[in-house]
This record gives sequence, C-alpha cells and structure tokens, in this order.
Amino acid sequence: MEKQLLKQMIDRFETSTFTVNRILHACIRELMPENLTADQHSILRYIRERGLCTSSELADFFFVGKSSITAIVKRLADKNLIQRILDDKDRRVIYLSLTAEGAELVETMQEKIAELLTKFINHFDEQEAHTFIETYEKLARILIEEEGGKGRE
Amino acid sequence: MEKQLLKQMIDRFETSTFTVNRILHACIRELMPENLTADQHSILRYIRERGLCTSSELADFFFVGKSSITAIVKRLADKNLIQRILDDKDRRVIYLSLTAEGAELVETMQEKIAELLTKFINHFDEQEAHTFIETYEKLARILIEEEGGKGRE
DNA sequence: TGAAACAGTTCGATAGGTGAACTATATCAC
DNA sequence: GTGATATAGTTCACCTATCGAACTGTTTCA
Repeated sequence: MEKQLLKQMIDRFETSTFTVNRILHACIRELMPENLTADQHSILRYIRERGLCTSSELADFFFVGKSSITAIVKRLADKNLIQRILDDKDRRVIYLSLTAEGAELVETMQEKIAELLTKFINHFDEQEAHTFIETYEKLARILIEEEGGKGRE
Repeated sequence: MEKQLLKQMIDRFETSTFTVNRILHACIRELMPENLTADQHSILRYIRERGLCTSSELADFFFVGKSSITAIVKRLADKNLIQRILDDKDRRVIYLSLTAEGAELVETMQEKIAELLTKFINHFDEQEAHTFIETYEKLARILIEEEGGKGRE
C-alpha cells in the first residue's frame, strides 16, 4: 500500500475505533444492572464460555496480574455469581464456574446487549454487514496470532 | 435481515469486537511511556485535536463525571503535559491546552501507535481495508447519532 | 437584585490495576 | 527419596479512575 494512503487509513481506523469503543462502552455500562461493572461482566462471560476456568487462565486472557483477578473473583463470589471448585488432583488449583444465579444474569445481559447491537446492525444491509464482519474476524485472528507470537519470545 | 442470521451476526460482531479491543488495548498500554496511562493519553489526544478545551467538554465527550476529569487534569498538569488558561470573559471557565512537552509526547505516541497499526493493516489489501474502514466509519456515525438522540431526551 | 444555572473542586467510597512477598502444593533432577 | 524449582493463588501497600454529593465562585436572567 502506498505510504500516504496507509497513513490516511490508519488515521481513519484509529478515529473510528476510538469513537465506536467510547460510545459502545458507555452504552453497555448503562445496560449493566446495579452492582455489576462491565469488567465483572466480561469475566462472567468468559467463565460461561469456558464452563470451568482458573484464575491464572483469566489473568492470561485479560492480560492482567493474578492479584487483580483474585480481587474481582472475590467480589463476584461475594455476590454469589460464581463459585470456587477445588481440584482434588492438584490441590493448588481452584476452578471457577457460574452459579445458577450468575448464569441467569449473564443470559439476561446477553439479551440486552443483543438488543442494543440489533439497533445498530439494522442500519446495514446483509451484504455490507457480512463483509464487514468477515474482515473484523480476520483482524481479530491476526491480532491473536501476533499476540501469541509475542508471548513465545 | 432474517432473525437467525441477525443473531449469528451479532454474536460474531461481539466476539470480534471483544477480541480486537482486548488485544489492541493491551498493545497500546505497552507502548505507553512510564508514568502515562492509556486514559491519560486519550485525554491528551483529545486536547491536541481541539487545541483548547474545558473540563466540562471532556466530561461530556468521555461520558464521565466532571470530578473524574478534575483528577486526571490534575495529574497531567502535575506532569507538565497540559496547562490551564483562564478565560477572562467568563471567569468560571478554565481552558486546557497541551504544553510543548505534552505536544511532543502525543506526537511520539502517535508515531508509535501508527507503527503498531501498520503491522496489522499490512495484512489487508487496499480494497479490503478501504471497504472495512468505510463501514466502520458508518458505524461510528450511527453511534454518534444514536448517542446524540439520547442526550436530547 | 435575588434565584437559578453553570464551571469547576473537594471529599469519601469503590473498582481495578501493579509488583513484591507470601503459602501451599506439585514436579523434576539427581 | 529429597531438595531445588515451578506453579496456583492470596495478601499487602500503593496508584488511577470513577461516582455522587456537597461545595465555591461566577454568570445569567426574570
């Protein structure tokens, strides 16, 4: 790609990303029930996706230290949204999973978020949305790859 | 769009957004110089773009309370990256602008970020990148509109 | 001229992040 | 086997960002 064009592309990408994130994040924060933060919700979602997971896994995935996870997990467990399950094969390990209450909460949140996104996606025709998402997914794959490469160093 | 398809689109969009943000945010955090957070950098960028701006404007733009801005502005001014300029027409108002040091810092950060993004954008051919960004910008416009609509209520 | 609006600050609380020191368990080399 | 090392998770002290309520000072306007 030509240098001048590339620079322009980057600038436009940066601006759009920034705006979309800023507003989407604000919208999602508004959807959150009393006493749940967006970060906490992300953790719940990840646990739901995985079924069972450990604190170390969360720390790696979210690129934060284990001590941050300890704190968040404590808050979520205090609210009875997740539970700790001891591994009796390796007694250092503590698995985390959603409680029934936690699972239900994530479910309703997903519906709310889907509703919100539907409003926006409806502005696009099927072809446009499809093309966009294909590229977005490709970008996500590239990032995962790059990130994985860095981790191996 | 068909209901089933829409649901699938939303799911894919959500997953991609989440991944891209998670990794990009981590990358950018790594680029930050010692003693500057990503949030602080966003504020600096906004001020640079505007030349002059007020705390209230920042609070509106970033969807946070004015007291949060007071705190961030204090930290940035302490580091000598921004300066306060009193308005002598309306003595309630305090304009913020970058210091020379702040401007330079934002400049070097921009270069670093552009370098990072170049790595990723280079995986796409010109047409694909262009189409993607067009749609992304459209999404940003839609979000701004919706958000503006909400504000007026 | 007095009430209301507005710009910004202060304060106390909470959430999230760091890194270092710590406990407890598991693994591995010898 | 046993001792060094690695791993899982917690605790601690400290920082940043956020909130909302109460506050100061200034402007506007009925």
